[in-house]
This record gives sequence, structure tokens and C-alpha cells, in this order.
Amino acid sequence: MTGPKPPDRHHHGALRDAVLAAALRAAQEGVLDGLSLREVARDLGVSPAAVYRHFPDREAVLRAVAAAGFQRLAQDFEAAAPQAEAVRDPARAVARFEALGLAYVFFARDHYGLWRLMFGPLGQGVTPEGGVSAFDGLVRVLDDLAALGVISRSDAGARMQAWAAIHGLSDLRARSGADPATLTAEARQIARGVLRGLA
Amino acid sequence: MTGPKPPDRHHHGALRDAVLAAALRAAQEGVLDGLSLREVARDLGVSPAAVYRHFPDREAVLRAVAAAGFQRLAQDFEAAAPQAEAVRDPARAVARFEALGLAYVFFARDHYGLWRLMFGPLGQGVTPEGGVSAFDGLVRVLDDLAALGVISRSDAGARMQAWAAIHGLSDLRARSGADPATLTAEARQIARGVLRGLA
DNA sequence: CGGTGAATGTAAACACTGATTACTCTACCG
DNA sequence: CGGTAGAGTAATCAGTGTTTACATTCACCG
Repeated sequence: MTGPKPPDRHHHGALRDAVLAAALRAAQEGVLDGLSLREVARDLGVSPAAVYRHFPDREAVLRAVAAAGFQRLAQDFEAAAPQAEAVRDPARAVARFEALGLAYVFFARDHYGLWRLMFGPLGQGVTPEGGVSAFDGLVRVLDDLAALGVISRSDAGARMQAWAAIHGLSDLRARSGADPATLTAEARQIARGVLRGLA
Repeated sequence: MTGPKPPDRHHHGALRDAVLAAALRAAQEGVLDGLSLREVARDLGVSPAAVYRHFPDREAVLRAVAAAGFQRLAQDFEAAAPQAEAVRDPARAVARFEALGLAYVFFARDHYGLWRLMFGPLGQGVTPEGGVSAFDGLVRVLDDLAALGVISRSDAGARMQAWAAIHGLSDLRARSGADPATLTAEARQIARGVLRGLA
């Protein structure tokens, strides 16, 4: 019912979302925080100042992009290890843990700029608005592993141990051009090492 | 023999080092890559273009700063676990490993911007010009641990496992304001977990 | 000494950027 | 209808990286 939209309307109508989408697109590549609001505005066919109707400043845009990134990561996690799935045997639980690790590493690889933004200073205090967070996925899998006796505990320390290991691998190895096969092998090895350390 | 230097000489004399020092000082705080060459030039009482006599562009300055950062990290490593020291008993070897981890985490905490620069896109391919690198320190300690039977192997995979874990902790927790006590405890726990995983 | 060339600095400009201000247009509600 | 609030614009400011043409100083050699 919106009818045909002439492309030269004064009101863009959904500038906020459009800016976010464009910034996200830019952040996926190596643009990192070199993002230019003016360039975004140009791409959207809008004046530079228009952006400031929807965001107080550049940092706010980046924070919103980081938040969107966390939502995407949570989606990837859910796809890799659906939380609704019932886990019966230890082998399956281990496989889910590895799947989470792989999802994490490849998220970093495939959206390097975005990922770096998320865990940079601007990503601090940014939580995905609603819905399940990626961290919950990790907690769930570790709880399963503990319940099945694969690891001995599933407390904050255990989570940190698992998270730090795979996060470190991501930061060290998962820059944009990384070879997928090598990355997969290394991530699997790290995941197994973590579980052994927590046994 | 240099005699008194009038402060208004045309030639600064050591601009390259001065720029590097100023940029390093800036990077130690949260300035990160928000570093402004013009501001550095202003602080040094020199024209903006003068910097370009010594560096082709801003990125080159940042790369040089990152390289200096790696040298500092190597120094911290050497201080934490001198490579010349003979290691006899396993407990001492483990302590050295933990000391390395703590040095790493606190380097990240105390020079957050610099550390982030070092492991960002610009730090790629940057190696400390001469002398021992920080990575060598890790290799040495892991070799000792393997020789003493504390861990089962000291290959590339083992190094990655150790490095990734402590690096991940640093990136996740070691931002500027982090509480030293908590950080110490977490780093120790991570280090122990890694050794258990490599046993 | 004196001069010459290379190294090192300066001033001025260009093309950008983030951000603010005053203005205009448009949609919509009573 | 009319007016008001939201959403866009044009113009502008301050600051940035970088380049160009020019000036100064240093080191060295006859």
C-alpha cells in the first residue's frame, strides 16, 4: 500500500536503517573504523548532516553497528548449535562445542572489520538489544558438557578459559585472508585442548 | 661536546626519534589510531610537513610504533623469564610460564592502545628489527616444560594453544581500567588450564 | 677558509573529514 | 485548511593527512 516511490523525495523515510546497513556493509570489509559518515551519506544520496538526525555522532553509529554485529554472531551461534536441541551423548556435546568455536573463528574471518569493532573500545557495554546473546550459547554448551561429565565444571572460570582461547585464535589468525582449512584445523585443536584442560 | 642548543634552531636534529617517542607516548594511552600527526608536530614545535621528511605517511609512523611495541614486549618477557636462566625443576618452569602470561596480560592492560595497534591490521608483518622476539621467549619456556615432562609436546600447535589463550584473555579483559588483582587471578587460571590441556 | 649539494625544515595549499547552525520542505493531525 | 514537528538541506567551522614549492642549515671537499 505504499505505492510507487519517486526516488527524489525529500524524506528518505528509513535513513536510520539505511545508514546502519551501509555502515555494516562497510565494516564487513577491512574498513574498520575508517568509516566515513560523509561517504555513507553520499552513497545514500543524502546530505552529510542528515545522518545527525538519527545519530548524535559517529561513535553512536559505530556502537549501533557493533550491536548489530553481536546479534549476527548470536545468530551464527544458534545455527551452529541450536539451543533447543537435546544433547544425549558426550560426542555430540563435544561436536557442538567445536561447532561453536568454528562459528566464532569464521565470524571473525568473514567480518574482520566488524569483529574488531565489536571487541574494540567502542564495543564495550554494547549488548544486543533483545533476544539471546552469543554468550548464552557458550554457557549452554558448557553446561551440557559438565552434565555429561566431559568437563569437571562449568563456572565463570571455565567459560573464560574457553572463550579466551578461541577468541585469541580469532584475533591472531582470523584476519581477512586466512586460509579456511588451516583455520578449521587450528580451531579444532584449540577446542580440544580447552576441553582437556577443563576435564 | 654538543654545546648549548638554542631552542629555535631550524634543524630539529632528531625529529624521527622524537616523533616516534611522542607517538609511542600517545599510543600508550587510549589514543589508539586516533593519533594526529599535526598534533605530534605541534607538540614538537615543528611544522606538520616536517614529519614527512622521515615517514612516507601516517601508516608508516604507526607501523614503526607497533614495531617499538614488540620490542618492549620482548623486554618485558625477558624480565619475566630470563632466557639465560637454567631451569631444573618443573615447579620453576611452570612459574616461568605463568610469569610470561602475566607479563603479556599486563602489557596489554598498561599499554592498551599500543597493544591493540600491534595486533591490528597495521601490526601485520611488523617484526622487531633485531634482537630476540617475544615469541622466542614463549618457545623457550614451552621447550623447557616439555623437556621436564610437564607437557607432552612443544610444537607449533602447543605454542598456538598457549598464545591464543592468554592473548584472548588480554583482548577480552585487559582494557585500560582492568583490576590488577582480578586480572592476575584470571591469567593464572588460564595458564594452568593451558598446561593441563597440553599435559 | 669558502662554496656547493644534500638533508631537513617551513608556508601555503588541496581535498578530505566530523560536526553545528539556520533554513526549508513535507507529512500529518486537529 | 492551517500549523507544527520531524526529516532533510546548504553553508560553514575546525581539524586532518598530504603535496608542492621554497628556505635554511649541515657536512664535506677543494
